[in-house]
Amino acid sequence: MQKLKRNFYEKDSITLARELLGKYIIHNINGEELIGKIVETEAYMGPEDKAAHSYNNRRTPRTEIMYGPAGYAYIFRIYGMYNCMNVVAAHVDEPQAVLVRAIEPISELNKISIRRYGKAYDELKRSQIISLSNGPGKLCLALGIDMSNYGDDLCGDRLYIAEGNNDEKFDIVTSKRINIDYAEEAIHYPWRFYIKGNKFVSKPHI
DNA sequence: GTCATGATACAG
DNA sequence: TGTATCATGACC
Repeated sequence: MQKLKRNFYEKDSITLARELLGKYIIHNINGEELIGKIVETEAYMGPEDKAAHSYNNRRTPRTEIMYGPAGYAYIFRIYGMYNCMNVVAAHVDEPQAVLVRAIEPISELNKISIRRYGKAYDELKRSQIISLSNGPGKLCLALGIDMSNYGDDLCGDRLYIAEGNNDEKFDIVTSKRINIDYAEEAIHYPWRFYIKGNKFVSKPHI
């Protein structure tokens, strides 16, 4: 599978968010190669975007990675319990990122199932299969992504993104972003994207 | 639908 | 020292 090169990430986060749909996230951990297809993303445009952690050029240890070059993993902890994975976009000193909101499990389904539920994939109910990775916190649990992945080079060999199946065609749905009620005028920006009809999308009706 | 959970950031 | 958050699971 063809790993995406640095220049793929060197664009604004809105464009990158659309182009990441259908791509594969691969995480090599403890000899397991866990793979998921990206089916839902959100763009965070940085200093001018009130929903972004880097709004007004806020620069802290948490946001620091977004100020570097594109193609690195920005992982943050949310509500004290869950991790979310973002892809750093744009260029140095342009702190933009794409939040990966949902994936479809592709490979090592049994390993993914055991990470989420502690039992085999073929023992799961239908509702549990969908819930494996239909949200930003869930997909990190499913693929074993945590704060130790903060700053991982997505052009590297541990946590990276590759071309998916380019024969698969899909329609892209656009909507408002999820759970950013604090973001004033930015609440309404149409910067969430997902693959139409994919059952792993977190909120398919918005 | 409601609610508890808790690391991080920030205001004061 | 208090308050809010790019979420989820367990409840009703």
